[in-house]
Amino acid sequence: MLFDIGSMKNTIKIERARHNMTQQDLAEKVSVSRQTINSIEAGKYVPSTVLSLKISKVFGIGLEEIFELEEGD
Amino acid sequence: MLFDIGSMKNTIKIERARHNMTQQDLAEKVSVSRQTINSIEAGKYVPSTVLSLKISKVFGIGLEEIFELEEGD
DNA sequence: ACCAAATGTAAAATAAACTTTACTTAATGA
DNA sequence: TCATTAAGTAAAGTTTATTTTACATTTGGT
Repeated sequence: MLFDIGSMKNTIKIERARHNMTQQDLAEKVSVSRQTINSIEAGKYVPSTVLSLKISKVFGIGLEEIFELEEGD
Repeated sequence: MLFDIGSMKNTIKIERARHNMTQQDLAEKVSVSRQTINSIEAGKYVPSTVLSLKISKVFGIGLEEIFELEEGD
């Protein structure tokens, strides 16, 4: 079942748009690779809590405004 | 450098006390092993965002009230 | 002191996050 | 149309999270 971990969704792409930020930009600010950001946006895997905290810090909003559990869990 | 990831701290132990909940109890509610809870409390590793979200849901408070980045990041 | 429950810890195994390299496709502007 | 930048994707490799089993230590009650 490649490409559907389910269990969580996020609005990183939207926040990037809102902040006019490229995947690369964000990746650099939180010290991960661009592919890591891409894969998280694509829902390929769940980021660590540290990474999520860093990302929401960059966007200046609460973590739960970006990352949300999906129904079921 | 076993046993110091730095980068994040949490107050799970305190919240458990507040809710009169054992590591086992919490583990069951979020569907992980007791050792996973123990290790996270001990700062041995960083939980996934899904797990952190589940834990804060159990305690009924915001994720950032439990998990906090440490200085440096 | 004894018993039971809760916690701490540790090693080995597995799964999942994350990196690196690299190639492709889409979008934009000169 | 050409060049550039951003985005999508994928495979292989490394690191870190999580499980399982198992045992030691602490704590609380009787």
